[in-house]
Amino acid sequence: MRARLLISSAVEAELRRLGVEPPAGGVRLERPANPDHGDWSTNVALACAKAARRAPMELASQLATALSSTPPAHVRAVEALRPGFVNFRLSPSWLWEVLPAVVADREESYARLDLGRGERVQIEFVSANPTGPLHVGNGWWGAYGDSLARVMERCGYETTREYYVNDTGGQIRRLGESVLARRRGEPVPEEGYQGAYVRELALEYDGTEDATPAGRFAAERILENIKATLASLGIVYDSWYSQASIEETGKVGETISLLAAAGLVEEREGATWLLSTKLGDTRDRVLVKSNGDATYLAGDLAYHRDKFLVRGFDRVIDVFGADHHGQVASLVAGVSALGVDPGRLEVKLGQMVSLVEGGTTGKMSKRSGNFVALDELIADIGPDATRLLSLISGIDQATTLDLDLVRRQSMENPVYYVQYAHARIASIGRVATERGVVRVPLDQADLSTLVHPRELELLRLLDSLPDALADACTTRSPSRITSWVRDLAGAFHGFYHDCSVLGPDISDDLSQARMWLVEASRVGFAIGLELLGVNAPEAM
RNA sequence: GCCCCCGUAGCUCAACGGACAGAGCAACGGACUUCUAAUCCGCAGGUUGCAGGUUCGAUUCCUGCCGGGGGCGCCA
Repeated sequence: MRARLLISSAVEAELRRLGVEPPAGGVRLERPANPDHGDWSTNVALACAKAARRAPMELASQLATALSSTPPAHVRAVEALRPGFVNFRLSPSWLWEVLPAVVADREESYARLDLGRGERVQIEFVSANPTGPLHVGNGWWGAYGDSLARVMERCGYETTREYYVNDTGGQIRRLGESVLARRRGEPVPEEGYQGAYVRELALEYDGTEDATPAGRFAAERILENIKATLASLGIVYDSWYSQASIEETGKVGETISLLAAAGLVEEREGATWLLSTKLGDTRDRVLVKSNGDATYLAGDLAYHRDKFLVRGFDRVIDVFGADHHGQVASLVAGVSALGVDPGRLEVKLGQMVSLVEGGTTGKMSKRSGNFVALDELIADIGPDATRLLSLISGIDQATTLDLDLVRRQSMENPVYYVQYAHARIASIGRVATERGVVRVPLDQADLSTLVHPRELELLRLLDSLPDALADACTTRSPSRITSWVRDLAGAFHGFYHDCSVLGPDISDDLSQARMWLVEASRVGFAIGLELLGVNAPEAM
């Protein structure tokens, strides 16, 4: 990190000396994919050439020549290459500085950033209706929302995890009707819920024949199970927000009045409409039906008004399933009609998760009772595997999960690859203890013995964690962390294979340096796995 | 018809607008008297759906097609 800053400021200074204005964001260094291109590289010559009216390659050569004569710390060679890249070759010493930074800060402080500057952000996710168990897709997006919160917290945001509980309205009544029908021993109604859990709830319910209390009873029970399922994945909410608390108070009416005051409401055909077309929506939306009931949108707008204007969140991130895409435009329109900058609302749409089992694709539907419950998957493959699998691909990527493959706990499942690396670290520690080998203080260790490519690769990866984290945060992509952790695991396995830490042929100095490298790696896994919500086992 | 997401190796997926598109799995061939072989190494696998455009440079950005998924209720 520090070496890179030194280089980029040196490049910037040199650009100025050459009469070229550096880019606004400063000189950015990147790590070339091809190791032949050195340790760090910059494209400033290409980027500035046009504005400076210079030939890119010529500018790059001038930079390289000047920087070669007075190289920044750790820099061994500076080269200009082909279209206009400037490449820097460093001595391994820059990586030896990475190790103390990691082990001194430990998992508490290393790669802890302040991108958010304390901005208060609410992340609302899962929010599945309490009318049945969670399905696998809920778990997928749940892991996303929770890990995003972890990432943003580590980047200096103050986050709140919220679950919006749909504990009122038509679907609760339908749930109640289903329970009552089962209790009478009748088939559930056409629009009812068919799942086996309804039968169990019917056995427990001893209230009246009224659908609403029966539905509330069932929904409460189901919500308890949902909480337990999510908790088993390490997902714990700060707040469970009741839809009834919005809709059964005056909040919906107040919100509609505010919209009306803004001139965005119209009575038409006996219903009350939001003129969302004026705000970029494709059509107007009903707020109050002609029978006097408020629509879901009206409640949702009251809810978002509460988020922004009552509770005062600076930013709200809603994680919805892609099947809720249709409500986004009206939500955004409504929020901006309430006077909230719509840039403060981010809606992440989780693409669908489909399952393959025995070669056939299952269509998930709560009403038909035909879906794979998240609980079943967790019971099959465990919470860690469930979380890691769900965080491999981005939220925009529709995924296909082959249950047969995943159940085998085979190499199909990358969680074992990562956890095994961590278990090996713990194992080295145990053996060291057995043999009475004690780590000397870091400042007495000779880190310059770390020159093996495997060792340097580990250090490079540890150095890149803050970048990966920042990237994961700004793009709202926890899956970047998954990639990083898998890379670290690969690097560690290679190191483990080629570089004995405690072997008889290893000098004391090298052994000590490697023990510190192992410790730094442990810190890296601890941070990465914590962000993903995956356990780091001591043994496997 | 309109809106959103996607199309990359046999499969599942990566790749701040960067250099020769990478991993894992599956296939094939190797490596365990050693800190855990749930590992490592090698080999192979590609016209990044198609056609244009912008750019010094496009898997990435823009337009249009083709294909897949999801939406387009006075349901929630």
